[in-house]
Amino acid sequence: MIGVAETIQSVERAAAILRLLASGTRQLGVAELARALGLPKGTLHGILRTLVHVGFVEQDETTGKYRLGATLLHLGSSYLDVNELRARSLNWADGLAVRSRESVWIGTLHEGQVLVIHHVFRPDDSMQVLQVGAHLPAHATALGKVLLAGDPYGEPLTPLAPCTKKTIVDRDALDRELELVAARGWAADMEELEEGEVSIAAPIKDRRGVVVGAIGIRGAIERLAPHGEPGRDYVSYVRDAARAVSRELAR
Amino acid sequence: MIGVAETIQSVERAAAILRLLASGTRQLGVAELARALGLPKGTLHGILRTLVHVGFVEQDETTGKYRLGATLLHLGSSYLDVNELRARSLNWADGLAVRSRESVWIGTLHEGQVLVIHHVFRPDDSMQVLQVGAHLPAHATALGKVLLAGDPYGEPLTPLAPCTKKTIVDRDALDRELELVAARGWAADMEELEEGEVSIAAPIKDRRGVVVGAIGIRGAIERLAPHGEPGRDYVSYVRDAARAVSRELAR
DNA sequence: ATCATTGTTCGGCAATACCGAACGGAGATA
DNA sequence: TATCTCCGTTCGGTATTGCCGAACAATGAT
Repeated sequence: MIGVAETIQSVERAAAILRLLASGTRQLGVAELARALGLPKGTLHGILRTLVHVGFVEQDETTGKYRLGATLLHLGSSYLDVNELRARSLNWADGLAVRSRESVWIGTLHEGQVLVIHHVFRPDDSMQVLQVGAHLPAHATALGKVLLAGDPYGEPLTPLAPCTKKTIVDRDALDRELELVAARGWAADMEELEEGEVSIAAPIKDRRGVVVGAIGIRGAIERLAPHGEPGRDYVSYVRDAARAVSRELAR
Repeated sequence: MIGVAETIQSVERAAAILRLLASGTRQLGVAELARALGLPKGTLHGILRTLVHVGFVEQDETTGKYRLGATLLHLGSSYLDVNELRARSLNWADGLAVRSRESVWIGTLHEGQVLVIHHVFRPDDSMQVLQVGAHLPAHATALGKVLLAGDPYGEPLTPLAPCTKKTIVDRDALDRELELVAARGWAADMEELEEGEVSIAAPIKDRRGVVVGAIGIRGAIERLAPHGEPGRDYVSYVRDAARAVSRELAR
């Protein structure tokens, strides 16, 4: 290996296995993993045995194939407990949900995508699927635009995938959008992720003014943007909540 | 090392670090971890560097201490996608929530505790905290009793912690309770976890009849058990849902 | 019945990652 | 302000560690 920094081989390989297992819904066998990573079967088996032993991976008793283990779910939810941003924003998120009567989302930038770290359901209807831990495309959501606009490093975005007809797929157009977002302090996505759905978001900043997260709402276009653009009251609800959380973080 | 089975040292150590970081809300430093695990600082640093590199751990920029990383949240939620039990039970859980008008929980036994893998909020009020990924004490919940009663291996339960005055803390009393649960096919917890809260649960079995999970509801005692014992209709709602999911799993 | 898979085992070799001491900086104490 | 302690980090020698490739048994498809 050249350059970078000395890291432990087996741990890195173990992480690669976990990522691979997480990427698809399917269970994977030793041979499949070996081919994907270009490593001998025996080597992989050793790492897998260890991962099973610590509970990060489970093995299907009948087929012998491997899948992710329950311990990871535990670790993942522990991450949420540790996450300061989430802890400080829980109350404000509920308030925003009540005021706006829409579902509320809080996210962070992670590997170029939006990682959802909190999700308050819409007050009325249930029947909503839990989205915490999910990855959303950054360029097609208000949360993502806010995060990208506040990201000091350039965006190493993979090609902008079109989610709907209105998704911004041109990089220059996205750059202009991001400048607008940075200038006015909030972002919207107008049916760019899902037909008929609109989202509005504003940045959460730490004491140094760095954008560390975003909070926003999401709902039907008829309610959130009846006249073709986001309703003024919704925007101020969101911005107020974002400022409140930012203040909370500064303490 | 004697006996057991050959596992990879560094991966096992990495897992131990993650468990330690997950156990408390606090961030831990290299020295603290080194003391806790009885390993040289240098060794731990190498593993930590690798864990940071793969995103399993993050380092506080100011203090230099370590905390869990966002990638774990992603892996944890991927586990939910892979989990067949969860996938098959989603729809039935919603139905149960609507019929009972209470919050619905689905869990599995993991390291002697109940791991919550799904949680449907109560239809009316929101303001409920997300509980997926949380660990619940097995002896003080209906879900846990069902799982323990169906567990072929004995329960290596740590001392039965009292959560409320009504929590079963005597092991013999628990054993009798578990036999009752196994015999009649459902379990209840009467304010044993939380004052004023009652839960009812039934087992989910795979095609071989092995208990692989449990589904149940939880709510105020005035609604679920107005006469001092669980209402008959609630019990049948829960048992019906459990049977439905079990059938779904058998396909 | 044959063949091509699968997951698993094992032993030898050498590359690997562990270790312990030393370094520089931050905080607390006096 | 000077001292001292504790922090996270670096580094290089050493032998322990874990990687590898071939052989194995069991499974499923042809």
